Amino acid sequence: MPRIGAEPERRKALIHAAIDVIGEHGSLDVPVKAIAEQAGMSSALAFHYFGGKDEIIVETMRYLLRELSGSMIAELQLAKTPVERIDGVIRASFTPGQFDRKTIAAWLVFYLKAYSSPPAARLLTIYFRRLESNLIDAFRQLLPAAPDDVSKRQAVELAEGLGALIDGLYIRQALGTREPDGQKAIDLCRRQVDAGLARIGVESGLAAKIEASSLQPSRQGSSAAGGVH
Amino acid sequence: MPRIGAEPERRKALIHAAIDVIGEHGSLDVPVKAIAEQAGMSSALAFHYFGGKDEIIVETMRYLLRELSGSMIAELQLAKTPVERIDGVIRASFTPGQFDRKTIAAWLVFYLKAYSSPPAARLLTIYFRRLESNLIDAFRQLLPAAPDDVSKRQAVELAEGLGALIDGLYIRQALGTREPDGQKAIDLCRRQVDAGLARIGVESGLAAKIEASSLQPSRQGSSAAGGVH
Amino acid sequence: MPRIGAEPERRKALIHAAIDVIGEHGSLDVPVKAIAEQAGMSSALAFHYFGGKDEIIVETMRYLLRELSGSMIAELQLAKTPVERIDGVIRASFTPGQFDRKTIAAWLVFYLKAYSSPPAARLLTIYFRRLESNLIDAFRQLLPAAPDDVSKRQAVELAEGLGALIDGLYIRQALGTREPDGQKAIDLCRRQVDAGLARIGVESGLAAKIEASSLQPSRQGSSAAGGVH
Amino acid sequence: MPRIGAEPERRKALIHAAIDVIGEHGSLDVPVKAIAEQAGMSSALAFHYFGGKDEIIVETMRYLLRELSGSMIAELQLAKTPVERIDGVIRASFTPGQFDRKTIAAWLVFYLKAYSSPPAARLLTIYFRRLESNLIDAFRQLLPAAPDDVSKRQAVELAEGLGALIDGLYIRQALGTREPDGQKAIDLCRRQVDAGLARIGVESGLAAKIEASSLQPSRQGSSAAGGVH
DNA sequence: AATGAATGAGCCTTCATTCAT
DNA sequence: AATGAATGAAGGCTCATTCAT
Repeated sequence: MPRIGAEPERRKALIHAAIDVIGEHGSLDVPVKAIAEQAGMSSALAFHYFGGKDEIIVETMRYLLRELSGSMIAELQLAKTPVERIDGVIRASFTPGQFDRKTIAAWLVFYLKAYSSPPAARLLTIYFRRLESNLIDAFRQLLPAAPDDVSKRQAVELAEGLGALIDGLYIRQALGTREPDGQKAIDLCRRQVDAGLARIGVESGLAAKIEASSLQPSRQGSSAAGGVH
Repeated sequence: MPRIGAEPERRKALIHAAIDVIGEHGSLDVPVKAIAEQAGMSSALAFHYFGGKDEIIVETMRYLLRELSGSMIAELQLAKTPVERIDGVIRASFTPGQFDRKTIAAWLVFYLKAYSSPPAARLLTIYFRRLESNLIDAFRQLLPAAPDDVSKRQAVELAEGLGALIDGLYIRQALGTREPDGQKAIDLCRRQVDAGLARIGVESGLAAKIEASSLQPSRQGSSAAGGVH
Repeated sequence: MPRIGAEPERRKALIHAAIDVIGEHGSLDVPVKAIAEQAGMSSALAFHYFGGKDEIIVETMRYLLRELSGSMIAELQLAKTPVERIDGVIRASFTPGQFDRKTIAAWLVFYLKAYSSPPAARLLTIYFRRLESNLIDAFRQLLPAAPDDVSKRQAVELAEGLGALIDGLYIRQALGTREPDGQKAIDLCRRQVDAGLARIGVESGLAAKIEASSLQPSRQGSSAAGGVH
Repeated sequence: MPRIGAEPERRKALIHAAIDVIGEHGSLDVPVKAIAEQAGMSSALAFHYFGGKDEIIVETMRYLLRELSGSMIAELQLAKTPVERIDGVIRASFTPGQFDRKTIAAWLVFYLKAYSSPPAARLLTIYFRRLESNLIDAFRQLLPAAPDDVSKRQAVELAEGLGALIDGLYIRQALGTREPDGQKAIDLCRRQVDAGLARIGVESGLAAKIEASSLQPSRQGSSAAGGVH
């Protein structure tokens, strides 16, 4: 059974197992043994590779952030206009791979971890700061001419609103037992952005995308992203 | 030391201590001893009054729901128009007493608890269902004439958007170390509702409230309510 | 509810409750609170009257010994012949009041307690020594003339055999769920004594009593003792 | 320190330690820690191997039953006549390995456990039923021709008498502090069986064995078996 | 007389972690 | 590389006992 040179796979397996088990249980209060078993190895080996439970958790967190960053970057690179960049952030947030029950629960768990763990807070802060500055920047380009501090404030408000909405859509999944519906979440975000921009006289054109997506079956993973591009 | 008739105070003290300690720690994985100490008693007494850790937690959850329900009901009773009802829900959500770091963290912890605990999920679901039906109802009265299913759908979308935004604003507090700013959150919600309604041709008049509140120092507890009424 | 001057009744109630609860549970590992509740009072009061759990237990033990001694003495006073004295011991051992499931279990529990508690051992030893000397004496009077040490040895053997048999019949009740049958136990003992004496050429006449008792319904408490006298 | 393949020895050590500690203390109310220490390991390891205190206790009980069964079967296989089978049961019951203070106390503790624990009761019942049917069968073969139900009843009575006597001899050990004398117990049983059989006209020949054993020093383990074979 | 209030001590159990193999 | 063996520390919970009322 012991394959040699398997360290990277072992680590990856453990991280995925950690997401599963933590997500399933809705807390970090999970035996390392449970994670190791889910990954098909002994807990001693998990310690061998990571050094401790904290490290497993931090690495898992890093992994989730990296994954989400990856989706985000990919979307942003394809985007040509500010609206497309905003829409990219929205779509990346609800990519099927990240928007399933267990992963969402793991996210929330890490969010909470940040309450009592400064390092965890730092990791999340860095990530969200980058995300937010991206959004602020995009919104700003869309706003009509105005004194700098005014348009800055408006852009921040819009970005904060969108960011909070995304987070809220994540947490809301905690209450349902069914698998979350990414497409519905995307549309909701688009609608809010569209409304927010319209309020200050900017036509986003996102309404068209919503309608396009509604014509498709709202099944995850297939149509959603595809139908949009 | 043993006073008589102490049970109610002791229970209340333990519940408040539980919110504190759980909120501080960002998880339910907290020694009962820590809660009891925070409440100024031995852990044995906590067990005496509650029977077990689970009961402490469930009662604490119930307490938070009751408190929030209370604020909500109070606001709704004062509201005369649909817009005021929506605004009441918003204001109640960010009432100073509930929107402080520890209470917020406790809320999120319970949200997560619902992931693995059906009873917890049930409690939350009941509460949120009631909240949402209130919002849906209010939005519906604001919508222009339209076939029933269309206006129903629109109202649901608006209610979901607002609900998610509120939750998102809660969770976002996890990242900052400063005390959350309820007024800012209220304004953000109002702005979104205003924009969302405007989008479908309804003028909410919430903008006026935002401006009114902005003129006041955004101190919690003083201006907020005052500026609104 | 608090009647005054009730100390003796309270103590008696606690002792009976202790027999019940200890017998029911088959061990001394029983909360004082359970005993007190069974006796209809708070555990604090039990401590007030007895000073501690150990005292409750010792007093309960003493009570059982006293009860059994009482039956024994009553039987022995009625006995005119050595055989009747032996038979009295047998009958007293299986008097309905002492030979019910809970009391038996309590007895065994105390027997075991003697393993680790010298005071308990002392109490039991005193009692059994007296019982045994009574039996030895009776047997000795029945034995035919023989050198002192021979007849002494034989009497001791017979007494030990009967004593062990009685104890064995007690413990055997532990396995059945039905209420123990005192009459059957009495007959078994009589039969053994009769056989043991016959072996050394003494006719006890106990066989007649066995037959007499067999003609009666072997119901506890009614016929058994009555039919014999 | 961790040797590999240690599980069987550890389990065995724990079971023996359990007999010791439970026997010493005369109750099941014994810290697992005490058992584990007696077995030379931490309590955590005891839990690791047995899963819980209950399992330790049940396994210990099973072990005692197995041991006693073993002695019994060995004796019965050597026996050629009914009298030898009866004597085998007697001798097996007082085999030195089983008839020492601690083991006896452990036995009684389990007897009591059966009072409140149906599974424990089941284990004991199965064992004793088998033992008794063996005795009944042997006695029956010794009885003179008689109507079936009469000889059946007589055999049952003799078997019950012997069974109860054995149990009684066990429990009587609780009162003395010295090590129990197996040979004396064996002789007492033999004498009773001999007398009981003689009563109904059957000569057992056990008297000869008693005398043979009396000539030997009544040391445990030496004479007993020797004088018999 | 009687009880609820209150706690320290102890037990069962789990778990992160280390180590020898 | 991989694991079973092993344990210290900690947490939930119970209970005997004391005390103020």
